[in-house]
Amino acid sequence: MTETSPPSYSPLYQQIKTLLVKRLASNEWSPGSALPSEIKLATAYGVSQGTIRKALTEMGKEHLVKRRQGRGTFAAQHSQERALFQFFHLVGANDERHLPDSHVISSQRGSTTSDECQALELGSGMAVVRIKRVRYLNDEAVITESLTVPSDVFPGLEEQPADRLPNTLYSFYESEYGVVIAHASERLRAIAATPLEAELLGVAAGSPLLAVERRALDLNNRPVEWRISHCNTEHYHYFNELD
Amino acid sequence: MTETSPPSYSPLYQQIKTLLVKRLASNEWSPGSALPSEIKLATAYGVSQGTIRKALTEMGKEHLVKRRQGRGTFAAQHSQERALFQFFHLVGANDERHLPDSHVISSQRGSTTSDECQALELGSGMAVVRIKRVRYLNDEAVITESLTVPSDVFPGLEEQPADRLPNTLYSFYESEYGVVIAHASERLRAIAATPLEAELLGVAAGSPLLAVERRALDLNNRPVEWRISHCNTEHYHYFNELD
DNA sequence: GAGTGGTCTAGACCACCCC
DNA sequence: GGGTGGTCTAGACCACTCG
Repeated sequence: MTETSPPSYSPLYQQIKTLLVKRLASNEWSPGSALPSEIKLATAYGVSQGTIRKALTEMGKEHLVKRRQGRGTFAAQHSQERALFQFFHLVGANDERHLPDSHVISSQRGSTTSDECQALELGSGMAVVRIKRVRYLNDEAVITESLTVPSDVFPGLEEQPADRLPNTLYSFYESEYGVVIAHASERLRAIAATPLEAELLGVAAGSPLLAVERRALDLNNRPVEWRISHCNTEHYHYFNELD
Repeated sequence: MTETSPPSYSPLYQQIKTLLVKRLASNEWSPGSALPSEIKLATAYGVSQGTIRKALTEMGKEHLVKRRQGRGTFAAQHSQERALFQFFHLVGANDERHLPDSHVISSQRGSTTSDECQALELGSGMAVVRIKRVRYLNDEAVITESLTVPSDVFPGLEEQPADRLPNTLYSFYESEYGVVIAHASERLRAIAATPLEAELLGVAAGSPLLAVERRALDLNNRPVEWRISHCNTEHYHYFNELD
């Protein structure tokens, strides 16, 4: 009787969590709107309130929902605040946080390069949209950024006039395309500024810049954005809390 | 009756957690040894098992203790694995993780510079120990590192022969000095290699390097180490998971 | 088998929000 | 006042570890 079926078990609250995330991903509750109360979910799933609570609490810690005592549980919404604290890690000398202003340089359709295929898990020759921006902190050009998204996820994005693209794109993805950015990972390197970058950022060609490469995933863990930022770290630095 | 005494409340499990962390910090349970079981702690504090559990679970998520089903709850211990996953973020092209080998260049006593005073919250002129190392990944020199610790926290550290200093220092701090590193934060910048660094790392002078500045805190949230690493990111990059 | 932490339940009360 | 999530309790059972 050494019957070992190794993986096939997960606690109830995990199963519930998986179901709830799927319902979020299917846009059943649009960002900012309220989920049913714990009690309603508990009776609907035939489990105790505590089990629902454990699932929702975990989702809250992952920023998939926002829970507020006395109000309810709400589908996560990208806000300035969230962009600032979860995604934007370039801070000033005293670790003070400011969101950059953005100036779009170009926005064009194209087809995937091999790097883009790998980062976005797309086939070769698929249509993508590429956006290039310069970003300013305290009126100083600090970041050149170029990002790529699959065209089928964001149809018509390249036709958006530059002044409609906000500097916090994730709330735009959410409201205009129903795409919710849920997770991201970044890879950092030091590189030398190209002459073009140097001119845009007002530094000498060959100056060291911090290259930040980010892959962002939606609620289905599908990569939906790939961006590379080149940052002048003379007056700003990338902040990371370990643990 | 609009008596508003704003801060003076915290849930029981938080209070318990604070007490337990204090007991950890006082070295009542040395790293690796078992804490009392949930039931014993519950009766000792006169609260329910669930309240103790919530405190311990949070401490587990912060890596202050390690909880293992069927075995017990253990005071956190720095291991190779923890160094690799919690503290060492420089990874290879396929995001594979390896701990570097280290070669100590110098280890000396001195008195604080103003930078060190600020980072370590020390008075000016206090005694510190400075260690300089070169670190290797796959037999390639990739990192030059210089770190500073307060001499009163690590008395006699500068007299340790170089070959006694392991490349994972945190387990050494723990076993030799009873100092447990609990948290750290890092600031990253791109800089140009000095001629000396360039020679050590086998790159051209002026090459871009990734500068990682880390402040590490012990269980009492006292800064006990300040280190600056300069990394050649040609074949490696700094990996960061957002969220 | 005894002891540990992990899950699940049920019920109570509290803090908060809104009507 | 009624509804929400947050805390606290008590007890049951499960999964795991060790002797």
